[in-house]
Amino acid sequence: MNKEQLVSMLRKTGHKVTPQRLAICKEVLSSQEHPTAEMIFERVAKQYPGLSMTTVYHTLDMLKKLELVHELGFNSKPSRFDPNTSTHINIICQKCGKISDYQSEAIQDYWNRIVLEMKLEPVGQRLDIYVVCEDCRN
Amino acid sequence: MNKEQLVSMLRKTGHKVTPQRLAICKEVLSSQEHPTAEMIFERVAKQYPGLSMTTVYHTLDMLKKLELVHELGFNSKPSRFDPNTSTHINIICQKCGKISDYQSEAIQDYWNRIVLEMKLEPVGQRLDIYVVCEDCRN
DNA sequence: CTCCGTGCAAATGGTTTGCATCTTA
DNA sequence: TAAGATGCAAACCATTTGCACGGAG
Repeated sequence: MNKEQLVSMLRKTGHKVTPQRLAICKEVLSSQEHPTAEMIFERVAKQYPGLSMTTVYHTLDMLKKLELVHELGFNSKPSRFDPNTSTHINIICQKCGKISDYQSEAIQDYWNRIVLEMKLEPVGQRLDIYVVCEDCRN
Repeated sequence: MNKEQLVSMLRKTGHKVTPQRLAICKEVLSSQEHPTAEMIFERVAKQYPGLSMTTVYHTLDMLKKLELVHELGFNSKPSRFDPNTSTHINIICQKCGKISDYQSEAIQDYWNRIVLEMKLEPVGQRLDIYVVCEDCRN
């Protein structure tokens, strides 16, 4: 999603376009590594020194409601935010916390069959696989 | 797992057998509804009025290390504890929070193929499907 | 000019930790 | 009697909320 699309999406859904909001959205929506709220704050605060965590949380809530990001909650660890809202697997290292996405047609296919077998109407899903990543094994 | 198996498991792994510990383990290991720490506390406290949350948390940590329960963390909601540590899907109602397990050979089979395709050595997994349950639809 | 967004400060709430006492083995 | 478990109180910390000010439309 580019800047114009984002701005029109915000306007269409009745949200004002502020510099902080734009910067936070841009940061999250272009992220690959499933950042925490804190990480987003630190990066955006470089451009906007007055930024507060409150605004980061508010913006993330907005993006969640717009279904543009998913929040992954953990046990006593900060949440991670993921702009990839399609069905995919989160590969999560138990040691360092690194998260990467895994996606393939075969997985989509298998997962669709699982859901079909269950005769449910899912409103969402979360698929985690916990590993010890290569860096952490060495 | 019956009481004798539990006791011998505790002894074998160097843990003392106390009344509170036994009661908490029994409560969690026999649970079906993925209770919170608070729910476990309330139930066991009926038998052991002096019980503290500290002991509940300590015991749950022990059961996690023994791989007898899994903890499901959520966004700003208390964790839920699951004595079913085999590969299964958690069906989670977004409205009321009810969680039930879903398990079938077909799912096991599909999931094994997914993991095989990924060429990973998982140390665990978490499969959630979010729904609005029948009760909440009415 | 009005409404919403921002940011400060304070509150929240589940979970963890320090420490003294008690219990198991 | 030694090692570990319990429970109280306090700490922790990510997140949420109340409120006054400021900026967008």
